[in-house]
Amino acid sequence: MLVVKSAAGKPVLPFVWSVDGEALEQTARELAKDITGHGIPWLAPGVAIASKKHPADAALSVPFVGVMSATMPTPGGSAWYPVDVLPALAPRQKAMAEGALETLRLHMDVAPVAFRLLPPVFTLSELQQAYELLLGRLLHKASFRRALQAAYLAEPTDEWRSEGRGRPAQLFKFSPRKRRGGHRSVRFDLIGH
Amino acid sequence: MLVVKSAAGKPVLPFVWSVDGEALEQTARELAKDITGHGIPWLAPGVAIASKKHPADAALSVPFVGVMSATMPTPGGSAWYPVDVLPALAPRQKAMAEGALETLRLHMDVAPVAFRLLPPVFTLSELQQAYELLLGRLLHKASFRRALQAAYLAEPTDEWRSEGRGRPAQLFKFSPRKRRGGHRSVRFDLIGH
DNA sequence: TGACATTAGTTGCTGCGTGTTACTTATTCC
DNA sequence: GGAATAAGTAACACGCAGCAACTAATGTCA
Repeated sequence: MLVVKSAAGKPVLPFVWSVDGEALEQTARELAKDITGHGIPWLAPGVAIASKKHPADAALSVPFVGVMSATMPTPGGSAWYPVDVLPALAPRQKAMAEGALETLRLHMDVAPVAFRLLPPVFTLSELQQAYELLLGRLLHKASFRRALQAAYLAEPTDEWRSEGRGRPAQLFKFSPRKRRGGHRSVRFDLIGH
Repeated sequence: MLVVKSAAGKPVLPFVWSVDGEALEQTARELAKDITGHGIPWLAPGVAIASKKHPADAALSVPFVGVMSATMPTPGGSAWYPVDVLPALAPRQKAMAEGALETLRLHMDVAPVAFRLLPPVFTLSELQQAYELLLGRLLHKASFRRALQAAYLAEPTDEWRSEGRGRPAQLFKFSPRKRRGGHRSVRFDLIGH
């Protein structure tokens, strides 16, 4: 999760004050681009919150959840955190951070979000770990690969990468080729450990 | 969908103007109770919207989706509409009404929402129709009943109801008895026609 | 150098559950 | 009494998740 520093040096989630009548999603996209320097490949609206204390007494906060590759450089003052080890946030921001993950997991099987977390070329183990991170639970290796292959979502390349110890892994790339007759989606919600 | 009449006589979704800092969900519950006279058995937050024209130029609208039995009497000026035959609403309200159904369908397999649409005692055909309404697609009869039985969600009673022509249907009641070891949820998203 | 640990990747089997088809049962309408 | 209608059930095949066991390729360490 991308966390920036406030003027007082406290860790806060990226935000902007609302501009009356402006489209919310467009505002969120611009905020992301301003901070990271890149467009967001995937974005989903969160659940508005008015309870819990806000540092500047804002009446209402409208969160958005975006996903992008954390391999991109982080501008000054900001840093990527693992979602299970977040820094101390204000109460309302903490609630939004937790809600964001919930929102993300609700939308999981709708879009191939996990690919957005990875560089253009990746190993299947990395892809599986991305899914496990987003889903919040472990997946079965064989089932994961079978389902993935059946959905024609990833395409093998000729390259192999040696990751230190163990057998080198084949590199794959995202290839969402549409199959006529409606390509079968991957039911990751069915695959368990 | 419950639609009320504005002061000008136009059909509008039930709403209240925000009270600064008040908990949003609690506000929604109170609104529902004020209008229908009953508490809402099920409620979910929707996606806030600031775009589209609002009749009184409100900057932001925060929708909630509730579910209750439409067999209850409707107070003066309000009426239940089928979700596929809605009256003419203001642009933003129309967007919210469509978004509400989407939100509802996203949460479908999380909670047994369909039971909340029905009276305490119902036939399996009625329950299946409720699910089909909420999911927006047809379900297979045999598969539906098998999955339902496997989840131990409904319990048969001794009563039977004759609905005009055809064989009388056995009446069931909602019985969410927790089975130790995690009762299997119904995968309605897998059941098709 | 050779045994071991580690990670990637595959394969065959089993069982569960959906989809299909066809059937039985019970009621109303004509 | 027969046709129409709707509820409810049973048998079967197929797809696919879960499991376990396997092969393959690399690094580590004695």
